[in-house]
Amino acid sequence: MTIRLYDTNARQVRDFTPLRPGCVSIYLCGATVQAAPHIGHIRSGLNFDIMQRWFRYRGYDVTFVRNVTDIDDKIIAKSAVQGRPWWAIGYENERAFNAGYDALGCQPPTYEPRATGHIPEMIEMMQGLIERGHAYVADGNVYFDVRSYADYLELSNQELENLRQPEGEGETGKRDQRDFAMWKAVKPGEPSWDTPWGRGRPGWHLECSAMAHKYLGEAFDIHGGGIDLIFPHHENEIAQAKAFGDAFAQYWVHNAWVTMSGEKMSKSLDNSVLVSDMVQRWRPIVLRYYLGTPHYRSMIEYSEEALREAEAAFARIEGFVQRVIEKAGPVEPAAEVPPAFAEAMDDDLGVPQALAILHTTVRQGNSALTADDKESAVARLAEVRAMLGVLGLDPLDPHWTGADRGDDLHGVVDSLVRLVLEQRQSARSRKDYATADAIRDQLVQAGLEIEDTPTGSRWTLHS
RNA sequence: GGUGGAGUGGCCGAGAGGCGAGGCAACGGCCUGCAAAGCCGUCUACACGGGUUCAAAUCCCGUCUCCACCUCCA
Repeated sequence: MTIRLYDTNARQVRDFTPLRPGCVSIYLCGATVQAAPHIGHIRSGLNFDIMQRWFRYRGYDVTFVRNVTDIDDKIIAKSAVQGRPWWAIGYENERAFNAGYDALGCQPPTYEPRATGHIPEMIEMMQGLIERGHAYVADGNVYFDVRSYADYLELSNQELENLRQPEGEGETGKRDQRDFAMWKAVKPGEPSWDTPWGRGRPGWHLECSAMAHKYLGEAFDIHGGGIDLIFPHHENEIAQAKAFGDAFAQYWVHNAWVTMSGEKMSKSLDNSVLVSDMVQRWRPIVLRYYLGTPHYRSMIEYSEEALREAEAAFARIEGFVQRVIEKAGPVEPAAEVPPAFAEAMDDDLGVPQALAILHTTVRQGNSALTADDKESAVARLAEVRAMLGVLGLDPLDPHWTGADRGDDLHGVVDSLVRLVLEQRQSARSRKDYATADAIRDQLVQAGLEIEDTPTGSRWTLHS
């Protein structure tokens, strides 16, 4: 009954104990809106969407904050190249991210704060850190003094001495090259804000410490993000927040990425598959199945073949849902998922094992249909819908019915196809199978799948 | 060099000392006018070499290969 999560900091699975009973607070590092999202970005949102849904199912009151970092080096660089304001570029990409999350059925976070909306909070944090001797000002930059914080690099289990000595561009006056910039002094033509130390703009990392503090308090339950954020981003967030006096995150959860020919999909490697392209080529619910069902800590090697499999596997589930409803009418989701499914989800969000339970239930339901055991089929469907709901994959959920087939055209096509199917049926009854098959072939060519059943023919869209 | 992860059947993908995950594909059967869908069945694997154990994909030692992070990253 206890949810267990792999905590990167502990390097093992731990029982989840919330700070406040019945509540869970989650901070997820969302997008740095420098480019349109690829499927790896959305995978992260998707993994935490499933986490959020599972906590809700388990009765938790979820507070889920996912930030938007709307200022960084690359956004500024793009702004210069394109001759458009930094905020126009950021907002354009932010909308693309939200469209992507929404297309894949991610429930919106409780709040989505933007970095540039929290300059006063950042200044306050820097002031506190300077007073406590953990930060210093040099040439208008504000640096965090990594040697002043003894637990630095605990999350990534590294030694300061093993770190390479980076050379940040324009980051002058550092006491130690590994000190990182919380605030960067203004450069000509760049956006800047007033601070007690002169004009400048936020460095990466500070926004998350400041915003987590503002919205979730000094201590919160779970901090999440991609595995590549462990160092430096999360390590630096921890240093800032804890040196400031916050207890900060109790659990660190990191999702793996999507790879392309074995390599990480990344904006800088230019091997990205954009979400906007993918939703044109695959049904969003199939994409969700594909990206959301492997374990969140496993890499997903992108492949069209695997996507086709996901499509086939999901079609199997959908087919079952449809057949039961045709036979028995609407079926509401069960109040509870099967215990084995719940156990799998409790164990570090074991979606793959949970999915095995779901498929087994589908098979049992199909067997019941074959045996004409309506009652059992309905019971299995209720369970299946409950399980799909937790995964955000219930095809009968309004999110999907609205987006996928709820438009007016479906009714029109349905009447037209029914007309044609009637003709085919009459051909079949006079045993004119050549005509019947010709009609079916034409419908298949038009992109429809035709199935004959004892109670009549059914059509579905074939992708 | 430091830190972390991975290698599972034709393919995808879980599991982590004994009780064959699941899906896709293929093949055989049932059903069907033929299909499709569905059901039943078949194929039963853990990179390599040692070791521990009654028992190892799982633990230990070694080796190989791949990936990631080490101040752009989800």
